[in-house]
Amino acid sequence: MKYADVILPLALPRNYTYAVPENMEASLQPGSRVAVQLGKQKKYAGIVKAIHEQAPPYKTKPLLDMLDAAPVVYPVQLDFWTWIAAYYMCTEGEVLNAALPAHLKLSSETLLLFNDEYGDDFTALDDDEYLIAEALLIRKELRVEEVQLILDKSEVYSVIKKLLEKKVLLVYEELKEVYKEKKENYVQLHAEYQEESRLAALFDEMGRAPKQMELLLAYLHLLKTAGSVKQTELLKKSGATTAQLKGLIDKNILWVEKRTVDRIATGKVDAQIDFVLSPAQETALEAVRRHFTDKQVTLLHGVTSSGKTQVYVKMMEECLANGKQVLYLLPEIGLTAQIIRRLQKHFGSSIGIYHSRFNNNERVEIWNKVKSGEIQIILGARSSLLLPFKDLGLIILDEEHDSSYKQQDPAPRYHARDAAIYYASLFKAKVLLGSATPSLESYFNAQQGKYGLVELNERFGGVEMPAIEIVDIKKEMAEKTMDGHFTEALRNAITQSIADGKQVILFQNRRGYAPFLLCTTCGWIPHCKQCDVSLTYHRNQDKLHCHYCGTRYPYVHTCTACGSQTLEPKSFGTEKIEDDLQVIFPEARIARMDVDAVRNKDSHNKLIQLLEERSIDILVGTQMVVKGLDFENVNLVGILSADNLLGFPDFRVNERAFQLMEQVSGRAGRKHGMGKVLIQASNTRHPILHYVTTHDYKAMYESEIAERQVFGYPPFFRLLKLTIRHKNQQVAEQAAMILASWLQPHIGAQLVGPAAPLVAKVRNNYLQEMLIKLPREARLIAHIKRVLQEFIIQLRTEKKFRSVVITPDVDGV
DNA sequence: AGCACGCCGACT
DNA sequence: GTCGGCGTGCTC
Repeated sequence: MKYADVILPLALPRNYTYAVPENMEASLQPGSRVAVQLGKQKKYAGIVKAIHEQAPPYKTKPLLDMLDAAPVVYPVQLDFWTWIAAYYMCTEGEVLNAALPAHLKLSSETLLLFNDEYGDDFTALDDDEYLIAEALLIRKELRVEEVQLILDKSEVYSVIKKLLEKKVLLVYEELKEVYKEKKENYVQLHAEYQEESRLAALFDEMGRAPKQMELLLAYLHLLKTAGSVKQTELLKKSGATTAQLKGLIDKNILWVEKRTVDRIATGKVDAQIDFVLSPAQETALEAVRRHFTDKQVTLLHGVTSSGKTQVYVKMMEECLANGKQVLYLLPEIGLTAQIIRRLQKHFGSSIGIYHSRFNNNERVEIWNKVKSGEIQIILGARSSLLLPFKDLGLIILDEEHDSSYKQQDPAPRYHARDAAIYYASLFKAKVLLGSATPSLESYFNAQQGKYGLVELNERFGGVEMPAIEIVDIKKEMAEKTMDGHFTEALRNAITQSIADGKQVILFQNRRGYAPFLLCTTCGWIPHCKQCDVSLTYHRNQDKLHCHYCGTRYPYVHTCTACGSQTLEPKSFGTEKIEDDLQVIFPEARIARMDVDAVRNKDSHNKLIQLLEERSIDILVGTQMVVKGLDFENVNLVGILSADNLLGFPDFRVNERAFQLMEQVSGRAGRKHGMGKVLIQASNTRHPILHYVTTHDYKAMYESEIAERQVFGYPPFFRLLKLTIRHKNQQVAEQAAMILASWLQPHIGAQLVGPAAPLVAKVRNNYLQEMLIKLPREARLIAHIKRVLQEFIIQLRTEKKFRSVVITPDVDGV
C-alpha cells in the first residue's frame, strides 16, 4: 500500500497523509496536484510532497483524483518550499498558497440541489424551509451564500440539515477547475470554394446580396494579407454585422472555428545586443564574470545612472546562450513600462512578465510556460521567485536594498533576496545583486568575501552626480522667509527650473493632507476607534482615514473633548504640499503620486506618461517617486523634510534615509546637464546629510556598521520578531511575559522586550512585541526556532491563551 | 480555511 | 423555552 503526504493550501501545522488508490500508483509523483477530501465535506486541491509505504497510525482517506497528467512543480520547488516554511516559520500550506496561482488552487463549494422526487407540495415545511424550497424549485441550485441572503441570517445550517432530512434537497460538493483556456473565433472558407472556379461562380450568384459579397471580399483580402482571419477583426474591417456573417455561414460558404489561443505570447529568444559598453561597464562586466567562477553571489554597486542594466543584459544573454532560464527581480513599483520596454528591445516578446496586476488565467499560463521552459526570461516582482523554473541559471535582483523584497503579510514572510540566494543554490545558479545604495547586509557580505563585489562609480555618458544642497529650515524661519513648508531657496529653484522648461520632483514622506488634527483649545487629537493611532486628514475626500485598519471617518468640526470648534490640521502630507504649491505657483501643472493617487489600475503608468510628455511641471510624491523613474527633463529634486526621514526610532533609519535621499537625488539631471537636489532640514548637522551631499556610501557604511556591531544588530545578529495579539490587553501582556520567561534561558540577554509597539492597538487587538537577536550560526538559529515553535504550542494549551495570535517574523525590515 | 459542536444571551 | 451568536477544536 502506498501513501502520499499532501500539502494543502491551509495553515495546517503538518501535512496530511492520504492513501494512494491503485490506479494512481503508476502515474502519481511528488509535485502532482491531487484532489482530496478534508473533513466531512470539503474538497481541496493539494500537492503531493512525498510518496512512501509507511502506514500512518490513523485511518487514511484515499486521494480522490489526480488533476493533471504531469506534476505542476519539480522536486526543486518542493525543496524550496520546505526551506521557506522552516526558515520563515510558517506552514508549507502557506507557502503553497503564495506560490500557486489562484486558478490551480481549487477548493470545493457546497451546492444545494433540488430533489425532484420531492414534488412541489411544501405544506410540511416551516417558513424558512419553504423559502429555500421555493427558491430551489425555481433556480434548481443554490449556494450556501445565497441561502444566507434569502433568509437574511448567517446561521443557515440547521435549515439546510432539516431540508436534507426531509429529502427536499441534495448537497453536492463541486470541485471545479477555474482555469479557462482562451478561445478565439476564426472564420474559414468551406473547402469546396477553395477552388477558383467555384468561387467565381459564387460571386456571380451573390449579385442580390451585395453586403454579403462585400464581407466575403473583405474576408479574402484579410486571408491573403494575414494568413488567418479572426472573426472580430473581419467584422471590424468590413463593417459588416454578425447577422450578415451568419448569412454566409448559413449558406455553407463560411464556417467558424474555435481555436485555443495563448494569452501569453512567446517567441524564440533572439537577443539583440545593439549597444556598446563603456570602458567602465566593460571592466565591471569582466569582474562579475570573474567573481562568478568561484562565488555564487556578486554585488554590483553602481551609482545611479551608471548603466547597471546594460551589464545585466549582457549577463542574461550569456545565461540564455547556455540554454538556462533567467529571473530578473525588481521591486513591484519598479516594474514600469520603461524597464519592460528596455528589456523587450533586447530580448523581444519572449520575456515573461509576472506581477500582481496579472489576472488569474494569465498567471496559470505563465506558470505552465515557465515550467516547460518555453519562457526563458521572467521579469517580475517578489512573487515570481515562486514560479516553477525548470533550469534556472541566473537571478538578477535589482535595487537589492529595497525593503519591499520582504513580504510583510500574510505568511510566508520571506525576503526575496535571501530566498533567491537559497533557491539559486538548489539550481547551482548565480545571483547578481545590484544597487546604487546596497543594504548594509549585502555590502557586509561582500566585504567579508562571501559575495563578489563590483563597483561601478561612473555615470554613463559622463553625466555628473547632481549637486546637493542642504537648506536650513530653522534659519529661514528666523529670517521669516518660509512660505508654508517651502523655503525661499526651494521656491527660487522651482521657479528657475520651470522658467528653463525643466521639470521638478518633490518628495514628501507622508500621504494625505495632514497626519493629524489637533484641537488648539484643549489638545485633543481624533483617534481611530479600533486602533491606537491618530487619524490622517484626506482633504480630497474630506474624510479622516486610519492608515492601519483603513476605516474612514467623517471630518469632525467640533472637538469631542471640549466642544470648541478649534480643530486644525497639523503637520503635512503630499496632499497639502500639492495644494500649497498650486497657491505659490498658480501657473504650474502639478500632479501627485502616492498610493492614494495611483490606486486604480493604470494611473501609475499614466502619471509616468504625463511626466514623460512634459505635461507635468511639478510632481509631488512619496517613496513611489524614488523607484524606477528615469526622466531626462527633471533637473530639480526637492526633499521637503529630511527630519521626517531621520526621526524614526528604528535601527535602520540612517541606512534607509541615506538610501532614500541618494535614490531621490538620482532622479535629477540624469542625461542633460547638471541636476540639482535641495534637501530641507531643521537639523542640518546630521551626519547622514553630510554623507548624502558627498555621495559617500562608503563612509555611511563604515559609521553605520560600527553602530550595528556595538548594539548587536544585523548583519552581526539575526533578528526574529514576535508579535503577540489579543483582544484583551492583559491577556496579551501575560502571554508575552510567559513566552519571554521561557525563552530567556535559551537566549539570555539577546531578548528585547516584550513591550507594546508604538501603535499598541490595531483593529481592536492589543499588541505586544519582542525581539530575539540571534548570533549568525545556522544550527543555533534553527534550534531556537524549533524551541520557540514548541513554546507557542505549549502556551496555547492553556485555556486563557487559546485565542492569542503569535506571529513570528524572521529577518524583518 | 471551513465546519461542527457546545455554551450563553435575546426574543416568542 | 428556543433560536442564533460566537468561541473552540479538528481536519489525514
